[in-house]
Amino acid sequence: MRIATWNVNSVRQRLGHLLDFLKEAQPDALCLQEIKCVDADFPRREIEEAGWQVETHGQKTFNGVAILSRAKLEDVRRGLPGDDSDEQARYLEGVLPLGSGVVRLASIYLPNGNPPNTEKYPYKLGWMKRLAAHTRMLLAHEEPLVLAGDYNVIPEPRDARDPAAWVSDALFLPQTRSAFRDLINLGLTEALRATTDDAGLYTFWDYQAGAWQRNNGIRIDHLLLSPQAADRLDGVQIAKHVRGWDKPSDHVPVMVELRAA
DNA sequence: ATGACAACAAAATGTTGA
Repeated sequence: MRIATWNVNSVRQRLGHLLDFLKEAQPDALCLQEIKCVDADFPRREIEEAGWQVETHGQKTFNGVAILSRAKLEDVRRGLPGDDSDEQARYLEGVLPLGSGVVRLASIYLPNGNPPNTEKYPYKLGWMKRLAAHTRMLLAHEEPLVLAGDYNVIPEPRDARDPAAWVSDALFLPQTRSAFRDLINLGLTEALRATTDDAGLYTFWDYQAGAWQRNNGIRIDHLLLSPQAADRLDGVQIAKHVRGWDKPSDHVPVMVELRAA
């Protein structure tokens, strides 16, 4: 089973790329972030005609997540629990068949948190705490679980071309990295780091200053696996070439392959 | 400290992102 995640930076702007990527990669499920539209404006028909089912958790203008899947997504949860006053659409979860069992899958758009001296940063850290609390509950099911998305976290210096440029940034501050480790330490496996120690593997290149041309990237899109999912891990791919397409998203898709057995 | 791009809402610039 192939599960992918991609921050598309507006699904309506990226519909052509999205259909091209689905056709090329043939994922069983694709988690989307930053769809930047309400549910009613999601280009559902075009995607369904291509053979994928659609669940959305949208929001006007900003944020918004979705899950596209070959099989119907069951037991759908919209929104991250733990704060009823949080109106930002950043979390969507559901269950898909995997072999004779199931996999639980979440599409995550973790807050950016910049600038750190504003209320945006405590919101990010609070959101990470809520994600950890919810994850602890999900892990108790002892089933395959994949938390996929744009975490807005650079885990380590090797995950940035120029780590010094990020030391005061909400994506790389010690507290951010510590909260990310706290999440991993619940018992999750970061898929890419389970397969390679290589530096220079990025998932985001800024639109500005020729970041793509200079390969000035960062790795902030991650798939975190429960033990039962990690046991099935068969490979991880970053679809780097997608950043070279015409009018691309600033993020590229990341995919994991899970054995069904 | 700032923001060269890009997207959005809107009608000119301002906000947000990473």
